[in-house]
Amino acid sequence: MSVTYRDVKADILAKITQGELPPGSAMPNEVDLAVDYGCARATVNRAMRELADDGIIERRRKAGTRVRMAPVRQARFGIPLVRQEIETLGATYRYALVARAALAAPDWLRARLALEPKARALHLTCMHYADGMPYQHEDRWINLAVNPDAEYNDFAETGPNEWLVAAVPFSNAEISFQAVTADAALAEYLGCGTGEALFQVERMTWWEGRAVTFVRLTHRRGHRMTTQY
Amino acid sequence: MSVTYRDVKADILAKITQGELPPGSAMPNEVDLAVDYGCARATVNRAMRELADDGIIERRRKAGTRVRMAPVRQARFGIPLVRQEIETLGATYRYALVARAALAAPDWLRARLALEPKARALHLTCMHYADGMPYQHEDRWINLAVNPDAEYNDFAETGPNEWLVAAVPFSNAEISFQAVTADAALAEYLGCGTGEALFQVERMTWWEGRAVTFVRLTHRRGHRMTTQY
DNA sequence: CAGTGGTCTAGACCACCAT
DNA sequence: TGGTGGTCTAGACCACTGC
Repeated sequence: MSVTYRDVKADILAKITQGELPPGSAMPNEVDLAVDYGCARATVNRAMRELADDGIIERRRKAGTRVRMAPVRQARFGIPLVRQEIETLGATYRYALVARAALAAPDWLRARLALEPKARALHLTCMHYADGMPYQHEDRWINLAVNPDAEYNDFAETGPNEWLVAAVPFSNAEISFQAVTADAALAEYLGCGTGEALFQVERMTWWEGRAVTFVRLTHRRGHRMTTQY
Repeated sequence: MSVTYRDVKADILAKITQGELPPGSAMPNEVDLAVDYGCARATVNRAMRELADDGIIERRRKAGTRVRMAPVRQARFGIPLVRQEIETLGATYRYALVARAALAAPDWLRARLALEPKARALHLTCMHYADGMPYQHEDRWINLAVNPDAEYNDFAETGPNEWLVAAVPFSNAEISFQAVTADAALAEYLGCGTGEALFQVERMTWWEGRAVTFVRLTHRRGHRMTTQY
């Protein structure tokens, strides 16, 4: 069996975690490493490229490769559909449409999504339940200029997120997390007290430079978002 | 100029975003694509592999490659050091140690970090200020069995996070986000009202299977964590 | 079983950039 | 300007897995 890029990557990573290659230290060049490991340079290259992508090492032409002083700590989060999220918990998912209205986009939304004046938008309010208990409150705006079909969908059975995923092939997005205080309305929807701290996700989605949708997802009391890295 | 893997990746991605390759559709195999694009199979392979890593397409031996039905939505978050985070904002950073005590690890911590009975830990409480205003409250526990040197550091000038980054070469971690309600102590430290909603990050760090540290970072009122993807 | 992706190789050219 | 990483090529073998 020949030496794989996984072997090389694991070995180098071990040398780093065990302090044999301390932060800031320079590493041999690819040609030398290839000789050491008895493999092709391309194999070393792939191992090193992945370590660089992972933020463990830093590479620069001519300057060579060094172990990062402070590893770039980054984490990947999956952004699940609510339905999947709930069903993964082993709970039964239920969706409910609370309100639906097509109207002129309010000023704050126009500003936030860079919509043209007089843009029309579809405003939806929905609830997602896990085993009958409130799980997530969804407050969504859909840009009707980009998604005219949305106006002919009543969203009574299926949530707008699932519809959008199917309708918009691929898109860029900005996501942000914050803590908010439950106002009277949210407290009632989510079955908690007014003033409770709730975890909220906001997401803006774009398709070929044009705003598709803006959504504010407020989770039930005590919700946590977790990941490993 | 030859065809680069970036060219191939961009072209395929364009075909997907423009609906030419709709979700769920099968794509040609690598050999055919290489002929189409007039490049080597390895070039196509790298383009496709990156698209798969990005969650755009799905690849299986023998079954071939298809555009994902629902793109795997995932986001990468940078986990910055507080100092960097604040200085990036253009503000002046200040650190203050509030409390420091070496003691037997409390039961909940032993359970959470899987520490041995009678494990000792260093408990630190710190504050981080941006332009003199409270920015983040840090409540940290360091496992003295793994980091005995920590006991001889008074952490008066430098925060434990910066020390740990330098002392522990590399590590695995679990991170979680949630919203919490400010109790009297937090409210006072962060200069907000009792009962306010605050954004909190918890992180557990491991080195070679052993717990290194547990930290609870509570941000000032209104803090947002944002990323693009 | 046979088609597809996963990976390695040996060699080559080139862009970048520290010195 | 020379060393280093970035990438492409053409060919090869193999692991996986749907048929």
